[in-house]
Amino acid sequence: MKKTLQVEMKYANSVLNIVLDTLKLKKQALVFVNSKNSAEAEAERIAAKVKPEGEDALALEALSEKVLNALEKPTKQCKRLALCVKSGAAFHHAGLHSKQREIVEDSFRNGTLKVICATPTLAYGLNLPAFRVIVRDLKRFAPPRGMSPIPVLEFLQFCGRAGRPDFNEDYGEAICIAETDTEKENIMERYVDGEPEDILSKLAVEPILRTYVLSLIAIEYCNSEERLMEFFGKTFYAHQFQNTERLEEIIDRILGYLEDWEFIEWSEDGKKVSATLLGQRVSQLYLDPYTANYLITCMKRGEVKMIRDFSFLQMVSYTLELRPLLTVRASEYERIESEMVEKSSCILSMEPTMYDDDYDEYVKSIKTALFMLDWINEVDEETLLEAYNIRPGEVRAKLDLADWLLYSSEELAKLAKMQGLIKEIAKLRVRLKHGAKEELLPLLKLKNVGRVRARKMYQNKIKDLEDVKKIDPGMLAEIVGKAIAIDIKKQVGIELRDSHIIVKKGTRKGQMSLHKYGKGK
DNA sequence: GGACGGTGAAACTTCAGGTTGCCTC
DNA sequence: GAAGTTTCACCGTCC
Repeated sequence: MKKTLQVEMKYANSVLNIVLDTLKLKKQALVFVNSKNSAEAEAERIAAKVKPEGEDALALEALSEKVLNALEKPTKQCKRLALCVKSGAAFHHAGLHSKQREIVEDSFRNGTLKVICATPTLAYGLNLPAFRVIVRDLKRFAPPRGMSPIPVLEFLQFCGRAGRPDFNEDYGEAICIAETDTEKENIMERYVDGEPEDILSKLAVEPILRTYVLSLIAIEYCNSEERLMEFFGKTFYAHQFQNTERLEEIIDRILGYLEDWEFIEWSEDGKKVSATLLGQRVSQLYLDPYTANYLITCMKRGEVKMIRDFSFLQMVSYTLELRPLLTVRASEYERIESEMVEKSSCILSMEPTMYDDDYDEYVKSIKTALFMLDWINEVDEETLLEAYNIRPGEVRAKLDLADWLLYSSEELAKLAKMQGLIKEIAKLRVRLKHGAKEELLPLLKLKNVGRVRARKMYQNKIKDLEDVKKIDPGMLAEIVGKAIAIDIKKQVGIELRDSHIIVKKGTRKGQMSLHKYGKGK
């Protein structure tokens, strides 16, 4: 249903006017934009024009405080979000730390926050409806063509957030922004009255096909090329494109690769195919066989090269799985390149020539690995954001991917009997998970101890589990807090009760000192 | 005369997002 | 290609 809506045009910014109108109606709004920066900037523009009062203001003040201190140390992004939240607006995108994302979502659901400016993250897999949905951007940067219109399906996904049936509201509004009459007509034609795109099969994309071909062989569902073709002939891809010739060609080529990489082997008569032990593991790990082979090749080089933490970090950074990589600015290109030269003796991947298409990606992989190296040397999120322009949420996403690839590398190293590397990778994974230096590894084995508490303990001369056993419970409580102290002691086999540690008011104002009262069994 | 702050134009950057594994000293 | 951010020159104000 199309409807005419009158909104007071107080400012030149249409989004702002519509949002203010929504607030006047005591309703909530979602604003969809095409980039993280835009989401932040739009939320700031709105926040600047809204002044909450009374109870609302108090609740938002508290919320702002919570958002600000969600991380170890507030980043520039945290401060920006906290400032917006004070006015009842927020931004939401994949660069937000998961804790903050959750806070924003929950606060919008319970009505504390009135406006969220978001990238498409919010439209998918998240039930967060609002009275009004404002779709500000209908174009998005998509290389190599530049700005291009978003799919109709995505537009519908946005609009689907309008109206809150769960709250017994049977009405909602979705609004697009057009600057001219022509633009308005185009939007009506393409998005409002238009048909959504057909759904296309992605099966013919090689990395996906490679993975499926190997897995069908590994689980012994297919043991010949005929069986494979029979299987793929029944897929949506074959149904959609009618002829399977192209598919047959690709499968043939893939079987060739898989054999070269020693993931499959043929029977003597060349009719039956089966997965090797290595191939089975690759399939279980859900690895793209291409990546698996790349990792193995790199690690073999590791037997003759110098091994550093950087070696493995760069190895996983240069996989397809980790893309898109951190971008290298013109002003920092030289610096990254010189780091690359300096570290070349410990880099396991093959450096492309400067004229290779992939050279830029390679330089980016160096920067990405440098960021991870900083992380495991306890650089905080604020500094990472400044130095690498990577947001806390993106940090987590990259680290999770790197961990998965390192785990896979470790498993492949086991099968390939590369003993020397296994331990190094395992250590690196723990450091990557916590963002901690090697000296903290013994303490990180404890539950509820991450980089922050481990570092605090280390500074207080508690360096391993023996020290944890020996340390006076009161002292430990002073470092990590009472509850955690009891928990940690329990983990090293010492049972303490709450009454064993008493809190005594210190002499200095605002300071508490804890004293041991008695020792556990 | 110098420190400081506000302003605006030009130069420079950057551009959505998600799934996969597991027991381990 | 467009929006957002950073940089820098310029100007006025205050001490």
